[in-house]
Amino acid sequence: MTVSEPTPLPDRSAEPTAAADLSLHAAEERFIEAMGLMHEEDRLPRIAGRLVGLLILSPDPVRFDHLAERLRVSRASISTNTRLLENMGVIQRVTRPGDRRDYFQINQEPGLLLRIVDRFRARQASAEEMKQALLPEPGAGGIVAERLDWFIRFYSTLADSLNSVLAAMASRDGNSRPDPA
Amino acid sequence: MTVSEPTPLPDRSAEPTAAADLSLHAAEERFIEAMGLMHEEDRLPRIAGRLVGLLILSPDPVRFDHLAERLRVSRASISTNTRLLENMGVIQRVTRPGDRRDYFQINQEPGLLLRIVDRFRARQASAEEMKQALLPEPGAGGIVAERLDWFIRFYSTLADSLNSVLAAMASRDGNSRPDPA
DNA sequence: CATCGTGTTCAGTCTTGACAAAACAAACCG
DNA sequence: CGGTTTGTTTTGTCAAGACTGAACACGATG
Repeated sequence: MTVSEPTPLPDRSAEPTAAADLSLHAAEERFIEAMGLMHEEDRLPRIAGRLVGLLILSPDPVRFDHLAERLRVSRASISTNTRLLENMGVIQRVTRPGDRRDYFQINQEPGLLLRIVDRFRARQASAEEMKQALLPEPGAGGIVAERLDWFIRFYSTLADSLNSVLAAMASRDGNSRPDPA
Repeated sequence: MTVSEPTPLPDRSAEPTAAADLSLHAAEERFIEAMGLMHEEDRLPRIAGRLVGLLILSPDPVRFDHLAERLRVSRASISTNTRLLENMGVIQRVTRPGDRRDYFQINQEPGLLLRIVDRFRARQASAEEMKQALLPEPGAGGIVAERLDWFIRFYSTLADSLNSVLAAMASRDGNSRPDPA
């Protein structure tokens, strides 16, 4: 219960100046909304994206009902979307002994990014299947085959490099998450 | 006018066996539908994706009305979506002297891919803005700053490598498009 | 000029999915 | 037991946008 109750903000106490705090608040708002938009592009509900944004900016786990207040959406939406993100491994639900309420924090997200890799791999695979079906053709090696090759090469290279970026970053900050995946 | 008129298929004449042709046809169908789904993920109309798929598989430019027949959608949809793709630089409208009709062919697509790069850059930028706003804070260097750094680094690295892939592939097959972009 | 061929635009339908309010479930508390 | 707190599920509403048929524009052609 020591956590901020009345303030709608994640209450970083001991703020330097009121002005700085205000602009910070505005920036947070923008960031959160931007995250909402981004995730909408990735076919996730906007609220889920805002949730991610808010949790990125929150050093400590945030209470369920604070999420609803802060984002000004219904508890129903929070419930739905937190569970969605939880299942995707993007956020984590944490509880505290002697506290019935649920808190949420962000996972050092591999979840969202692995999704992207999967999409790329799927595209590569789809083109590869087509290429295979094309093979028995006599005039293979035609422009169609070339295009498919291009497509395949592009997406496989892309997925590979994405993977290696992920790996590099994981090894760099090492071990923050045990990550049961 | 030498191009296939009556057949709904892109009529690669001199097919090896009827069986092979059939499975090829099925594979094409699957590929086209898959492209439809993929592009839907990227917030483009499904028909636009199918269009891309069909044009990838078509060695020669395809007539406007053949597109409608083959995909079994209205001519209105073809009109809308071809123009959309044309504006994005994904396909190209070609005409022939003495022929009133419009034909379409795929561009060795940088268009679609540049879109992805842009999205990544936007995400990076958004996190950078947030990081800036965070700077005047006393307790900067906290976990929030770390997360933002991670985010920034990830997307910038990703966009960079994507760009270099694009460049590599462009130089490899060299010069297929003058590309006024 | 009437008509046809070709592509575009407009107006309406239909689907999809996000979101919220309310009913619900379950754990706790008196 | 009632009543409260906390989160979930269900049900309905609403908006966005894809797609279509029909009207339209406009050049070609007899």
